[in-house]
Amino acid sequence: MEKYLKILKEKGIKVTAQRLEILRFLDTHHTHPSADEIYIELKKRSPALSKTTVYNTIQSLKEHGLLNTVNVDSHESRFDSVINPHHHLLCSACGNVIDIEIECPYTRKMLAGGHRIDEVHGYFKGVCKDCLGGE
Amino acid sequence: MEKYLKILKEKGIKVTAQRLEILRFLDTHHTHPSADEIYIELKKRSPALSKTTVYNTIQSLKEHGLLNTVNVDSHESRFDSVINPHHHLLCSACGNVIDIEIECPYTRKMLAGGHRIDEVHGYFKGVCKDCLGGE
DNA sequence: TTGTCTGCAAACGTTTTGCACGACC
DNA sequence: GGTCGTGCAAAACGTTTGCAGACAA
Repeated sequence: MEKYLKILKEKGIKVTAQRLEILRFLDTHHTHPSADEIYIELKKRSPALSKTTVYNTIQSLKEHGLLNTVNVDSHESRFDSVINPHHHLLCSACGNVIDIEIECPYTRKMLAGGHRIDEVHGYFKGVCKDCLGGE
Repeated sequence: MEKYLKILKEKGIKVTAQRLEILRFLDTHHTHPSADEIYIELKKRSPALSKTTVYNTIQSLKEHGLLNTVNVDSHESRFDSVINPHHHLLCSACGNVIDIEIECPYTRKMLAGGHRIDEVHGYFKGVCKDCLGGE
């Protein structure tokens, strides 16, 4: 937990028990959870937790670059504490979102097109390796 | 309008005035409008139009391959009648979504990773050419 | 005529907001 | 003591659903 305390302090985010818990959950669960999933899970340990706090904390972490929103699902947002650029696969069989670590060669081309690119997002829809294997 | 009537008939979609209007709007406005934007715009000409019909029509067109959903915005869906694979740039200055016509070399690499890819979506966040030019 | 589409109203799920209480500096 | 975070409740927003009447084929 010392690790997350340090992260918050370095970013100048006021430390609270809820923020530590949410940050820890995101760092140890790279399953791209929704706000509700975070809430449900942490509520088990901290029954007083409110969904408002989950949303507030998500926004705070996002503003400080500790969190990204993953737009693979049009009906709820999912969150990802892995902030290095990578892509995602939404599996139509199990519904999970899997990280895809591949190079993205687009940035340079885009600059040539006259636009300025700040973020590159990619996502795929298909069936993940595990589901294809019949597990 | 003859053109859109033909498209609907070819797809076996029952022809109604509302569907013709929505299809025409999407075909002549490649601005990736939200359901609400479509509704607001067409309501000017057809005051009886309901939002339900906009959603119903969007779903019908999507099922028949005449429409894609663009997930660049986590809070509302946007729609695109250009169905050939391409990417999008969400401009943080003007808020517009611009089509980006570039090759996508990912599918083959992904298959090598063991997953099956059905759809490839990509989008960028940045500032479009027009906004960079100071217009 | 028959089945489907439309449009209204209500429901739904996610996210945001208003506000009082409480924690921490 | 003052600022900021929390948590409850209610609202807001996009989207979906139920249903009765209207329309296309």
